[in-house]
Amino acid sequence: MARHLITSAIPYINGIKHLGNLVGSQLPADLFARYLRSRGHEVLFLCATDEHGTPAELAAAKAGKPVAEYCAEMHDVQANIADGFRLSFDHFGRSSSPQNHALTQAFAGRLAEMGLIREVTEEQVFSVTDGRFLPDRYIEGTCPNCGFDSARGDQCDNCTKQLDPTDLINAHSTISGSTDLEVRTTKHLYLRQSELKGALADWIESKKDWPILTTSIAKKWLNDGDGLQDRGITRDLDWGIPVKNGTEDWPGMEGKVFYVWFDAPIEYIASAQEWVDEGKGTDWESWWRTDKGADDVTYTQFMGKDNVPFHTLSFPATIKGTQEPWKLVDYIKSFNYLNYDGGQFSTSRGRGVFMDQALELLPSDYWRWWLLSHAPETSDAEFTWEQFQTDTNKDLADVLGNFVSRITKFCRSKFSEAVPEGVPFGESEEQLIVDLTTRVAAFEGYMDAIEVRKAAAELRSIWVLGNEYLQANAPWTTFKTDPDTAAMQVRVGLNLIRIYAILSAPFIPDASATMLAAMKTEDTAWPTDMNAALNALPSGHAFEVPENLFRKITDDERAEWAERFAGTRD
RNA sequence: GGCGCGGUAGCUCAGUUGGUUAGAGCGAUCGACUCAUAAUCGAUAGGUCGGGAGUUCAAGUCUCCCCCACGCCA
Repeated sequence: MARHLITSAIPYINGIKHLGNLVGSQLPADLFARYLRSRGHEVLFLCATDEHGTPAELAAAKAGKPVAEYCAEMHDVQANIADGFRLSFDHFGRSSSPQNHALTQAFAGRLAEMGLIREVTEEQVFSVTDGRFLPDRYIEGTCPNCGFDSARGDQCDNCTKQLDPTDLINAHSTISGSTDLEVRTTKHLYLRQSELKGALADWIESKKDWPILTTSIAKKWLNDGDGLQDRGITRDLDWGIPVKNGTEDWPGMEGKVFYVWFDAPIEYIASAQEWVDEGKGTDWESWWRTDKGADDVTYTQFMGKDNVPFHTLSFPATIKGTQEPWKLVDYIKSFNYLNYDGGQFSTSRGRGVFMDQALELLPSDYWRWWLLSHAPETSDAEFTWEQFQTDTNKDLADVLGNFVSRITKFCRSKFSEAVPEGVPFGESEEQLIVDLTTRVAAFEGYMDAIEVRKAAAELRSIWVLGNEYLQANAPWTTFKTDPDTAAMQVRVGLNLIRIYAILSAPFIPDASATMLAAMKTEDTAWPTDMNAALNALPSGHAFEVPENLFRKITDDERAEWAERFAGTRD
């Protein structure tokens, strides 16, 4: 038994995520966590909402609510949806938690102590009307170069010329529209990441088994141009973690907060503290401090490719810079994007399916199965309704669901709602055991390596073995001349249902639970000995015929959904 | 413009360090079966592996050039 720490990239508090976000981090992380638990390992699976920053403030203002209240509500919304998708977090925390406040301030203090923080005085645009400093992207005006009237503070989208906010003609805040802007001097803290470049490069270089996607992005940021740059870790905002040097005030930093990308990954650690403080666990340090038991922990992070630089460089720089025994990530599993029907998912255009909408259409298992079996591991992947319909109908309803249906109903009709006895196993069963053993070993290999698509394909092949067995041995024919042999064959089929429930649980937990309930068993031991596993439900063991596990998606539904989620095109 | 991931059967995708007739699932066609959710099982057809040049006894797999899509950066 090993100890596994698993984190999923933490979703931003603002709004509900779409299926591409889901399959890029939380869902595969959940798959891995569930699998490792099934194998008997000790798992701590953490996630949280990322709550700070300007977008949260603006979203709250738009909703007419104080930002703290808005975040609390949206956290509950996201937690409920996560629950709806059966994401089995041990704790779903909040980056705004008191624990993260204290920890983030402690990290900053320690980094300052190590000489890795420097103060930088810079000029920024301040909107008097809005009462806040404006990030470049919240400033628009007319481009002095081409006359485009919606040039942003950092760049003109029309002529692509790089701009300084002060270059803009008639510059105004995109928040209020106000033109009452001033340039003010402000002071910020920078993390001297450049000092850590060598250590980070060595560390990345040592990760030979990481996905190419992960290391190539990291190396690009390390080496491009002038190399890894120092990074501002503070902002002039109200909503965030107040800048402090540990527990002490930080002279000159009054009224400022840490930058969201500084405190967000620290929430991975703080989330474990929340987990303990809420009574769900004990001893978070045994997961996060290598001097307090975490040296035997394997830590795996899941994220979309856009998050890779922060997890391969920024956060490790924070950790390494302290020279304290914090647990560093061992493996980063990153994902490409899921496209929606030939284009991108788009929140603003209402294009694509969002997590809450998905659950209104179909139970989570349908989405989990399709998304995981098409996870964008090697390149961007494509969601189409046609594919979703044919795949889920075939895999879930026909191959798995119908298998359960045919064997349970046949047994009820020819024998009873109990496992029949029959003769001992023969050649066909010995061969089935060999085939199952081989395929399950392959499945385990893919799951251990987090090869999500291949694991899904292997699992499907294992389901098919059951149908092949029934087809080849035809108990419905055998029954006419040799009911005892037919009884044994049915016994095999019923035991396969239990085995399938266990193997499939990480992908389709609800269907798995239904299968186990139908077989009236709580024995979920992983099938390491296939002969024993095929005898786990003994003759005489009662079961019941379940409702159909999966229904089919009709052509009408597919057409309706495709229309409904197409969004407004340009 | 620079960089990155890709471009393999109608569709979605696999193809380890270059090595026998390029694979899977779906879809299509044919057949078997009739226990089951008009389900299942089997067989067959389908590819000049984006284009071109090169290295090699041998290239989807390495090198160079070009084209296309997506993404990141400037």
